[in-house]
Amino acid sequence: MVKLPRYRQIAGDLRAKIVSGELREGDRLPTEPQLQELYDASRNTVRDATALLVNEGLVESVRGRDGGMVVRRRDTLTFHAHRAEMPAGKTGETDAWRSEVEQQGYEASQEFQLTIEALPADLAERLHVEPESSAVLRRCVRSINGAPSSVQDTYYPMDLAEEVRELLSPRDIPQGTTRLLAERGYSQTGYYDEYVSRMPTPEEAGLLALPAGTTVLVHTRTGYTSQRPVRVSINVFAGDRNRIVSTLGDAAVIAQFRPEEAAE
Amino acid sequence: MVKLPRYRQIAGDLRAKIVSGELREGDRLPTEPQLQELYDASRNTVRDATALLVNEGLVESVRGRDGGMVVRRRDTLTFHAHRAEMPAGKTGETDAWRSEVEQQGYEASQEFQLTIEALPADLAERLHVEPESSAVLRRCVRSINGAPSSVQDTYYPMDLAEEVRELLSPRDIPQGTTRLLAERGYSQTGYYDEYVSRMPTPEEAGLLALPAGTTVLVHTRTGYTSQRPVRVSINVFAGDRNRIVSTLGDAAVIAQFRPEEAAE
DNA sequence: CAGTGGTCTAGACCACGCG
DNA sequence: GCGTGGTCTAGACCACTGG
Repeated sequence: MVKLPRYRQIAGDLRAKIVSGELREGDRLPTEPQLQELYDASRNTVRDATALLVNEGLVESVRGRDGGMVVRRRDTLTFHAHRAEMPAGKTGETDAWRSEVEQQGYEASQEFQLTIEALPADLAERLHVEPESSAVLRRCVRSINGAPSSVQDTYYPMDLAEEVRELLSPRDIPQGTTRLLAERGYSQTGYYDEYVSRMPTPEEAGLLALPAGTTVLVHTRTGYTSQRPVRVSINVFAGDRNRIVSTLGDAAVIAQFRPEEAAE
Repeated sequence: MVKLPRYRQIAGDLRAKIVSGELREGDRLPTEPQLQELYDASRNTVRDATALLVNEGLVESVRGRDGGMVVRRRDTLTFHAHRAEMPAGKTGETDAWRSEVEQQGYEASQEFQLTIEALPADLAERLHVEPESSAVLRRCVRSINGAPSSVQDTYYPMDLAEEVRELLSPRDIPQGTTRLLAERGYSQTGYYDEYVSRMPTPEEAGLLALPAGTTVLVHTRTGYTSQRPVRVSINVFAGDRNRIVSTLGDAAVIAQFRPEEAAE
């Protein structure tokens, strides 16, 4: 057996109390002076221990007099990748998101922003256009119960936006962009989905108000008509608060065993 | 503008040099004494700065005389969720994984392990059996170029394993379990996929040899025959080194614009 | 105000791994 | 051996927030 440094022993001890349920979500860890006393260690050593737990996403510090290190909550929202933009979908992707959130008992809100950007190489490749081409970026910061939860960046090639000029409107498009495009002859029939997990950039951490130790789940969807790629959507989710689900194949059996999937 | 603490300024400075390309993958940051000199700060302060970058997954410490803080590499392996176990698939899931890895120019290896477990509540729900029921757990630790890259845990309900007894073999099943089950009348026709991003547990960090600041991408797949769920597979990927892709709808268009998808 | 964690310093000794 | 980062101590002052 290897000898662990003291701060890791302390962290392991506290972690065990969390996973065993002795300390529950929302409970406070002992304060730093208490931990120093308990483990006979200096302040920096106990701080190294709690910092480890913070970076593991298990605890979070709360400021102020009655603050402290608090065991983080782990309620996750489920997001259905296949519901948002299926060709035959009855709702636009915006309403799809909102209705999913509200169905799970939360309050949904979002903020739009429109800019014109030069496409970085990786996105240009997905849209099959030259790097540095112009594109319309429609950004949507989505909040749940007032707290930012995910950011969706959708890029449309410039030539498409010039033909479907509503894409240049700096506001939410009521029927949803997917349906709008379908009405103009750009019905999406194929999707290429990518999933990546990583630590947030400082910009993302700011936008989503992520505490340390929170990951992001990035879902990149390229949408195709029968002719060409027409959009790239990048969804950045706060890791611990979101889950993406998707079904493949025979949906009937799945609905039978997972009734909540049958909705809509 | 808010005043940032010194260690965040230092971290921001170094981060900017990394994302701008001034410091490239594999390059070493200045040593701690150099950083103290450069920024006129104490050792602990510069260590706070580098610790931040480590936890962001940007740099990694390398031990020894010529060690130091090194900018991490970001080559990612692509894993196709839809290739592994489609009903009509020509290869078992094991070979599918191996061939994907080798196709991308890496060397693949894996280790099996078989145990009998009592199902925790969340998995029992997916398999539609009572919590604490017995299940066969087939674990596969997958390595790329000798370094562990992902762990796949697949659970089969006990009654199924008693009927298809090869599932109890503590070795790789040559043709793949999916095809084996199909041969015995348990052809999988539906899948329920879940994606989650989070920090690794200490156990996972050990199994996958994850440095600090590395996330995991968890892909949970429940497989159904036309009658019932027959398996739950939990794939835990080292975040920064893996990407999961999947296609939906009209595959022909996608293949046209993403030729690498046409393979197999 | 009092008590929480956040930032910062100065110094000590240890563990690793290349030469 | 020697330079790297890893662990640990003791002490100081600051920022936030509830009572």
